[in-house]
Amino acid sequence: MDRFLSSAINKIDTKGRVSVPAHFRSVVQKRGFADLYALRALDIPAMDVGGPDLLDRYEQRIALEDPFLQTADDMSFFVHGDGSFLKLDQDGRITVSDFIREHTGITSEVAFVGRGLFFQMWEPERLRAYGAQVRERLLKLRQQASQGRPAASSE
Amino acid sequence: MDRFLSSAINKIDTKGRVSVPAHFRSVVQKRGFADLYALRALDIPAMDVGGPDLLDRYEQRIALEDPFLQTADDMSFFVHGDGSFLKLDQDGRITVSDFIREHTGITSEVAFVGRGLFFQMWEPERLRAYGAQVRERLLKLRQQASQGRPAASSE
DNA sequence: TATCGGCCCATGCTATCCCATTGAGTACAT
DNA sequence: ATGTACTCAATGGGATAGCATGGGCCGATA
Repeated sequence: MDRFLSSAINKIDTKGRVSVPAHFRSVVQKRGFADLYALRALDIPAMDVGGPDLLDRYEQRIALEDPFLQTADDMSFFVHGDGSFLKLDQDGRITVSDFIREHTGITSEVAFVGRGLFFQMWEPERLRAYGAQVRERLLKLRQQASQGRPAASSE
Repeated sequence: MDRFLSSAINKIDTKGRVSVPAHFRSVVQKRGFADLYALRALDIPAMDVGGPDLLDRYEQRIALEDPFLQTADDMSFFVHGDGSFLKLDQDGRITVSDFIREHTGITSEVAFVGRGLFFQMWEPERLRAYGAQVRERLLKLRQQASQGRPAASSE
Protein backbone atom coordinates (compact mmCIF):
# COMPACT_ATOMS: atom_id res chain seq x y z
CA MET A 1 0.00 0.00 0.00
CA ASP A 2 1.51 3.31 -1.03
CA ARG A 3 -1.02 5.74 0.35
CA PHE A 4 -1.11 7.56 3.64
CA LEU A 5 -3.81 5.85 5.67
CA SER A 6 -5.07 5.85 9.25
CA SER A 7 -3.84 8.01 12.06
CA ALA A 8 -1.58 8.05 15.11
CA ILE A 9 -0.65 10.35 17.96
CA ASN A 10 3.02 10.74 18.91
CA LYS A 11 4.79 12.74 21.58
CA ILE A 12 7.20 15.60 21.13
CA ASP A 13 10.37 15.13 23.19
CA THR A 14 12.35 17.76 25.10
CA LYS A 15 14.32 18.61 21.98
CA GLY A 16 11.17 19.30 20.00
CA ARG A 17 11.35 16.14 17.93
CA VAL A 18 8.54 13.77 17.06
CA SER A 19 8.56 10.38 15.31
CA VAL A 20 6.74 10.20 12.01
CA PRO A 21 4.70 6.98 12.18
CA ALA A 22 6.67 4.08 10.70
CA HIS A 23 3.94 3.33 8.20
CA PHE A 24 4.04 6.88 6.86
CA ARG A 25 7.81 6.71 6.57
CA SER A 26 7.59 3.59 4.45
CA VAL A 27 5.08 5.34 2.18
CA VAL A 28 7.43 8.30 1.86
CA GLN A 29 10.22 5.97 0.88
CA LYS A 30 8.03 3.96 -1.48
CA ARG A 31 6.94 7.12 -3.27
CA GLY A 32 10.54 8.21 -3.50
CA PHE A 33 10.19 11.53 -1.70
CA ALA A 34 13.61 12.97 -0.99
CA ASP A 35 12.20 15.44 1.50
CA LEU A 36 8.86 16.51 2.87
CA TYR A 37 7.07 19.82 2.35
CA ALA A 38 4.83 21.12 5.09
CA LEU A 39 2.24 23.70 4.07
CA ARG A 40 -0.30 25.47 6.20
CA ALA A 41 -3.73 24.14 5.30
CA LEU A 42 -5.88 26.96 3.98
CA ASP A 43 -8.85 26.98 6.33
CA ILE A 44 -7.99 24.62 9.16
CA PRO A 45 -5.30 24.58 11.88
CA ALA A 46 -3.34 21.73 10.33
CA MET A 47 -0.22 21.23 8.26
CA ASP A 48 -0.48 19.42 4.95
CA VAL A 49 2.65 17.34 4.51
CA GLY A 50 3.76 15.52 1.38
CA GLY A 51 6.18 15.33 -1.50
CA PRO A 52 6.69 17.78 -4.36
CA ASP A 53 3.32 16.81 -5.82
CA LEU A 54 1.68 18.55 -2.91
CA LEU A 55 2.93 21.90 -4.19
CA ASP A 56 1.39 21.19 -7.59
CA ARG A 57 -1.92 20.54 -5.96
CA TYR A 58 -1.86 23.81 -4.08
CA GLU A 59 -0.86 25.72 -7.15
CA GLN A 60 -3.79 24.26 -9.03
CA ARG A 61 -6.01 25.38 -6.25
CA ILE A 62 -4.61 28.90 -6.40
CA ALA A 63 -4.91 28.98 -10.17
CA LEU A 64 -8.68 28.74 -9.73
CA GLU A 65 -8.69 32.20 -8.25
CA ASP A 66 -8.71 35.32 -10.36
CA PRO A 67 -5.07 36.45 -10.57
CA PHE A 68 -6.20 40.10 -10.42
CA LEU A 69 -7.91 39.64 -7.11
CA GLN A 70 -6.11 39.77 -3.85
CA THR A 71 -7.22 36.28 -2.86
CA ALA A 72 -4.84 34.56 -5.24
CA ASP A 73 -1.98 36.67 -4.07
CA ASP A 74 -2.85 36.03 -0.45
CA MET A 75 -3.02 32.30 -0.99
CA SER A 76 0.28 32.23 -2.81
CA PHE A 77 1.91 34.19 -0.04
CA PHE A 78 0.37 31.95 2.55
CA VAL A 79 1.42 28.75 0.87
CA HIS A 80 4.85 29.62 -0.39
CA GLY A 81 5.88 32.10 2.22
CA ASP A 82 8.28 30.35 4.51
CA GLY A 83 7.31 27.04 2.88
CA SER A 84 8.97 25.08 5.63
CA PHE A 85 10.23 21.69 4.65
CA LEU A 86 10.85 18.86 6.99
CA LYS A 87 13.97 16.76 7.26
CA LEU A 88 13.63 13.25 8.55
CA ASP A 89 16.53 12.36 10.85
CA GLN A 90 18.01 8.89 10.96
CA ASP A 91 15.44 7.65 13.44
CA GLY A 92 12.56 8.91 11.32
CA ARG A 93 11.87 11.98 13.42
CA ILE A 94 11.19 15.58 12.46
CA THR A 95 11.61 18.75 14.48
CA VAL A 96 8.43 20.69 15.14
CA SER A 97 9.21 24.31 14.32
CA ASP A 98 7.53 27.38 15.73
CA PHE A 99 6.08 27.89 12.27
CA ILE A 100 4.16 24.67 12.68
CA ARG A 101 3.23 25.29 16.30
CA GLU A 102 1.77 28.70 15.50
CA HIS A 103 -0.54 27.52 12.78
CA THR A 104 -1.67 24.29 14.44
CA GLY A 105 -1.59 25.00 18.16
CA ILE A 106 0.59 21.92 18.64
CA THR A 107 2.41 21.89 21.98
CA SER A 108 3.35 18.45 23.31
CA GLU A 109 1.72 15.91 21.02
CA VAL A 110 1.15 15.57 17.31
CA ALA A 111 -1.69 13.72 15.62
CA PHE A 112 -0.66 12.37 12.22
CA VAL A 113 -3.61 11.82 9.88
CA GLY A 114 -3.34 9.97 6.56
CA ARG A 115 -5.07 11.69 3.66
CA GLY A 116 -4.18 9.43 0.77
CA LEU A 117 -1.59 11.30 -1.24
CA PHE A 118 -0.41 13.39 1.70
CA PHE A 119 -0.84 13.48 5.45
CA GLN A 120 -1.72 16.09 8.04
CA MET A 121 -0.34 17.14 11.40
CA TRP A 122 -2.85 18.27 14.02
CA GLU A 123 -3.06 19.23 17.64
CA PRO A 124 -4.90 16.11 18.93
CA GLU A 125 -7.75 17.92 20.66
CA ARG A 126 -8.46 20.11 17.64
CA LEU A 127 -8.39 17.05 15.43
CA ARG A 128 -11.02 15.39 17.54
CA ALA A 129 -13.29 18.41 17.33
CA TYR A 130 -12.80 18.72 13.59
CA GLY A 131 -13.44 15.01 13.07
CA ALA A 132 -16.78 15.34 14.83
CA GLN A 133 -17.72 18.22 12.52
CA VAL A 134 -16.77 16.21 9.46
CA ARG A 135 -18.88 13.24 10.51
CA GLU A 136 -21.81 15.54 11.12
CA ARG A 137 -21.54 17.08 7.66
CA LEU A 138 -21.28 13.66 6.02
CA LEU A 139 -24.30 12.39 7.92
CA LYS A 140 -26.32 15.37 6.77
CA LEU A 141 -25.20 14.73 3.22
CA ARG A 142 -26.34 11.15 3.43
CA GLN A 143 -29.74 12.11 4.80
CA GLN A 144 -30.23 14.56 1.96
CA ALA A 145 -29.29 11.86 -0.53
CA SER A 146 -31.80 9.41 0.92
CA GLN A 147 -34.53 12.01 0.58
CA GLY A 148 -34.30 11.87 -3.16
CA ARG A 149 -31.49 14.29 -3.86
CA PRO A 150 -29.03 12.94 -6.43
CA ALA A 151 -26.30 10.95 -4.75
CA ALA A 152 -23.33 12.51 -6.54
CA SER A 153 -24.27 16.08 -5.79
CA SER A 154 -21.92 18.04 -3.62
CA GLU A 155 -24.48 20.79 -3.24
CA MET B 1 -18.42 -18.94 -1.18
CA ASP B 2 -16.53 -15.69 -1.32
CA ARG B 3 -18.87 -13.45 0.66
CA PHE B 4 -18.81 -12.56 4.32
CA LEU B 5 -21.84 -14.27 5.84
CA SER B 6 -23.27 -15.01 9.29
CA SER B 7 -21.86 -13.87 12.58
CA ALA B 8 -19.77 -14.98 15.55
CA ILE B 9 -18.62 -13.68 18.89
CA ASN B 10 -14.97 -14.15 19.90
CA LYS B 11 -13.02 -13.23 23.01
CA ILE B 12 -10.21 -10.72 23.31
CA ASP B 13 -7.22 -12.19 25.15
CA THR B 14 -4.96 -10.49 27.68
CA LYS B 15 -2.77 -9.14 24.91
CA GLY B 16 -5.71 -7.50 23.17
CA ARG B 17 -5.93 -10.00 20.35
CA VAL B 18 -9.04 -11.60 18.90
CA SER B 19 -9.45 -14.38 16.33
CA VAL B 20 -11.15 -13.41 13.10
CA PRO B 21 -13.69 -16.19 12.42
CA ALA B 22 -12.13 -18.90 10.26
CA HIS B 23 -14.81 -18.53 7.64
CA PHE B 24 -14.05 -14.83 7.24
CA ARG B 25 -10.36 -15.58 7.00
CA SER B 26 -10.92 -17.98 4.14
CA VAL B 27 -12.91 -15.29 2.32
CA VAL B 28 -10.08 -12.85 2.90
CA GLN B 29 -7.62 -15.33 1.47
CA LYS B 30 -9.85 -16.22 -1.45
CA ARG B 31 -10.11 -12.57 -2.37
CA GLY B 32 -6.37 -12.22 -2.10
CA PHE B 33 -6.32 -9.49 0.55
CA ALA B 34 -2.89 -8.89 1.99
CA ASP B 35 -4.25 -6.84 4.86
CA LEU B 36 -7.54 -5.53 6.14
CA TYR B 37 -8.75 -2.00 6.52
CA ALA B 38 -11.21 -0.94 9.23
CA LEU B 39 -13.35 2.17 8.92
CA ARG B 40 -15.46 3.79 11.61
CA ALA B 41 -19.04 3.44 10.41
CA LEU B 42 -20.81 6.79 10.10
CA ASP B 43 -23.93 6.49 12.21
CA ILE B 44 -23.43 3.30 14.22
CA PRO B 45 -20.84 2.18 16.78
CA ALA B 46 -19.29 -0.43 14.49
CA MET B 47 -16.20 -0.85 12.35
CA ASP B 48 -16.61 -1.66 8.67
CA VAL B 49 -13.80 -4.02 7.71
CA GLY B 50 -12.74 -5.03 4.24
CA GLY B 51 -9.88 -5.26 1.79
CA PRO B 52 -8.39 -2.62 -0.46
CA ASP B 53 -11.46 -2.82 -2.67
CA LEU B 54 -13.45 -1.18 0.10
CA LEU B 55 -11.08 1.76 -0.11
CA ASP B 56 -11.22 1.83 -3.90
CA ARG B 57 -14.98 2.05 -3.80
CA TYR B 58 -14.84 5.09 -1.54
CA GLU B 59 -12.09 6.72 -3.55
CA GLN B 60 -14.06 6.36 -6.75
CA ARG B 61 -16.92 8.07 -5.01
CA ILE B 62 -14.67 10.89 -3.85
CA ALA B 63 -13.36 11.36 -7.37
CA LEU B 64 -16.88 12.42 -8.40
CA GLU B 65 -16.61 15.50 -6.22
CA ASP B 66 -14.88 18.76 -6.98
CA PRO B 67 -11.52 18.19 -5.28
CA PHE B 68 -11.38 21.71 -3.96
CA LEU B 69 -14.76 21.78 -2.28
CA GLN B 70 -15.35 20.85 1.30
CA THR B 71 -17.32 17.71 0.56
CA ALA B 72 -14.38 16.05 -1.17
CA ASP B 73 -12.13 17.03 1.68
CA ASP B 74 -14.59 15.69 4.26
CA MET B 75 -14.90 12.40 2.44
CA SER B 76 -11.16 11.98 2.15
CA PHE B 77 -10.74 12.85 5.81
CA PHE B 78 -13.28 10.20 6.71
CA VAL B 79 -11.99 7.47 4.42
CA HIS B 80 -8.26 7.96 4.75
CA GLY B 81 -8.01 9.38 8.22
CA ASP B 82 -10.80 7.75 10.19
CA GLY B 83 -9.68 4.19 9.64
CA SER B 84 -6.84 1.88 10.51
CA PHE B 85 -5.00 -1.15 9.23
CA LEU B 86 -5.70 -4.52 10.73
CA LYS B 87 -2.88 -6.98 10.34
CA LEU B 88 -3.77 -10.63 10.56
CA ASP B 89 -1.11 -12.52 12.48
CA GLN B 90 -0.15 -16.06 11.63
CA ASP B 91 -2.93 -17.51 13.73
CA GLY B 92 -5.56 -15.35 12.07
CA ARG B 93 -5.88 -12.88 14.92
CA ILE B 94 -5.96 -9.09 14.96
CA THR B 95 -5.20 -6.71 17.81
CA VAL B 96 -8.04 -4.48 18.91
CA SER B 97 -6.66 -0.97 19.17
CA ASP B 98 -7.95 1.88 21.30
CA PHE B 99 -9.03 3.47 18.07
CA ILE B 100 -11.50 0.64 17.58
CA ARG B 101 -12.52 0.42 21.21
CA GLU B 102 -13.41 4.10 21.35
CA HIS B 103 -15.79 4.03 18.46
CA THR B 104 -17.42 0.68 19.16
CA GLY B 105 -17.37 0.37 22.93
CA ILE B 106 -15.70 -3.02 22.58
CA THR B 107 -14.01 -4.21 25.78
CA SER B 108 -13.66 -7.98 26.15
CA GLU B 109 -15.55 -9.54 23.27
CA VAL B 110 -16.07 -8.81 19.59
CA ALA B 111 -19.09 -9.68 17.48
CA PHE B 112 -18.16 -10.26 13.85
CA VAL B 113 -21.03 -9.73 11.41
CA GLY B 114 -20.85 -10.65 7.73
CA ARG B 115 -22.17 -8.01 5.36
CA GLY B 116 -21.39 -9.51 1.98
CA LEU B 117 -18.45 -7.62 0.55
CA PHE B 118 -17.21 -6.54 3.97
CA PHE B 119 -17.87 -7.39 7.59
CA GLN B 120 -18.45 -5.46 10.78
CA MET B 121 -17.07 -5.53 14.30
CA TRP B 122 -19.46 -4.74 17.15
CA GLU B 123 -19.64 -4.74 20.89
CA PRO B 124 -22.01 -7.75 21.32
CA GLU B 125 -24.56 -6.01 23.53
CA ARG B 126 -24.81 -3.02 21.22
CA LEU B 127 -25.22 -5.32 18.26
CA ARG B 128 -28.12 -7.02 19.97
CA ALA B 129 -29.80 -3.68 20.64
CA TYR B 130 -29.21 -2.50 17.11
CA GLY B 131 -30.61 -5.73 15.70
CA ALA B 132 -33.79 -5.17 17.67
CA GLN B 133 -34.11 -1.66 16.27
CA VAL B 134 -33.64 -2.89 12.73
CA ARG B 135 -36.32 -5.52 13.13
CA GLU B 136 -38.68 -2.95 14.55
CA ARG B 137 -38.14 -0.59 11.64
CA LEU B 138 -38.72 -3.36 9.15
CA LEU B 139 -41.87 -4.46 10.93
CA LYS B 140 -43.26 -0.94 10.94
CA LEU B 141 -42.51 -0.63 7.26
CA ARG B 142 -44.45 -3.76 6.53
CA GLN B 143 -47.43 -2.62 8.55
CA GLN B 144 -47.48 0.67 6.70
CA ALA B 145 -47.33 -1.18 3.43
CA SER B 146 -50.34 -3.28 4.31
CA GLN B 147 -52.25 -0.08 5.08
CA GLY B 148 -51.77 1.11 1.54
CA ARG B 149 -48.64 3.23 2.01
CA PRO B 150 -45.92 2.69 -0.59
CA ALA B 151 -43.56 -0.09 0.46
CA ALA B 152 -40.34 1.39 -0.92
CA SER B 153 -40.51 4.59 1.08
CA SER B 154 -37.60 5.45 3.36
CA GLU B 155 -39.83 7.60 5.55
C1' DT C 1 31.37 29.98 24.01
C1' DA C 2 26.59 28.86 23.79
C1' DT C 3 23.07 26.90 20.90
C1' DC C 4 21.05 24.06 17.64
C1' DG C 5 20.73 20.34 14.51
C1' DG C 6 22.19 15.86 13.38
C1' DC C 7 24.11 11.24 14.64
C1' DC C 8 24.23 7.31 17.56
C1' DC C 9 22.90 4.29 21.25
C1' DA C 10 19.85 2.71 25.21
C1' DT C 11 15.34 1.52 26.96
C1' DG C 12 10.75 0.08 27.38
C1' DC C 13 6.53 -1.20 25.30
C1' DT C 14 3.71 -3.52 22.10
C1' DA C 15 2.90 -6.24 18.00
C1' DT C 16 4.11 -10.36 16.06
C1' DC C 17 5.95 -15.07 15.79
C1' DC C 18 5.74 -19.62 17.27
C1' DC C 19 4.22 -23.41 19.94
C1' DA C 20 0.99 -25.63 23.31
C1' DT C 21 -3.61 -26.56 25.05
C1' DT C 22 -8.45 -26.96 24.87
C1' DG C 23 -12.75 -28.06 23.08
C1' DA C 24 -16.08 -28.80 19.49
C1' DG C 25 -17.28 -31.28 15.59
C1' DT C 26 -16.79 -35.38 12.40
C1' DA C 27 -15.83 -39.80 10.53
C1' DC C 28 -15.46 -44.37 11.30
C1' DA C 29 -15.69 -48.82 13.42
C1' DT C 30 -17.77 -51.70 16.63
C1' DA D 1 -26.29 -45.90 19.10
C1' DT D 2 -21.70 -45.35 21.23
C1' DG D 3 -17.05 -44.85 21.80
C1' DT D 4 -12.64 -43.50 19.74
C1' DA D 5 -9.41 -41.20 16.96
C1' DC D 6 -8.74 -37.31 14.06
C1' DT D 7 -9.13 -32.43 12.52
C1' DC D 8 -9.58 -27.83 12.90
C1' DA D 9 -10.67 -23.52 15.27
C1' DA D 10 -10.13 -20.62 19.27
C1' DT D 11 -7.32 -19.36 23.03
C1' DG D 12 -3.17 -18.88 26.10
C1' DG D 13 1.53 -17.64 26.79
C1' DG D 14 6.84 -17.39 26.19
C1' DA D 15 10.19 -15.27 23.18
C1' DT D 16 11.51 -11.75 19.98
C1' DA D 17 11.67 -7.88 16.81
C1' DG D 18 10.20 -3.34 15.58
C1' DC D 19 9.05 1.15 16.93
C1' DA D 20 8.51 5.31 19.80
C1' DT D 21 11.06 7.77 22.96
C1' DG D 22 14.90 9.65 25.84
C1' DG D 23 19.39 11.32 26.15
C1' DG D 24 24.55 11.83 25.28
C1' DC D 25 27.99 13.52 22.07
C1' DC D 26 29.92 16.22 18.41
C1' DG D 27 30.46 19.60 14.98
C1' DA D 28 28.77 23.74 12.72
C1' DT D 29 27.26 28.27 13.33
C1' DA D 30 26.53 32.72 15.34
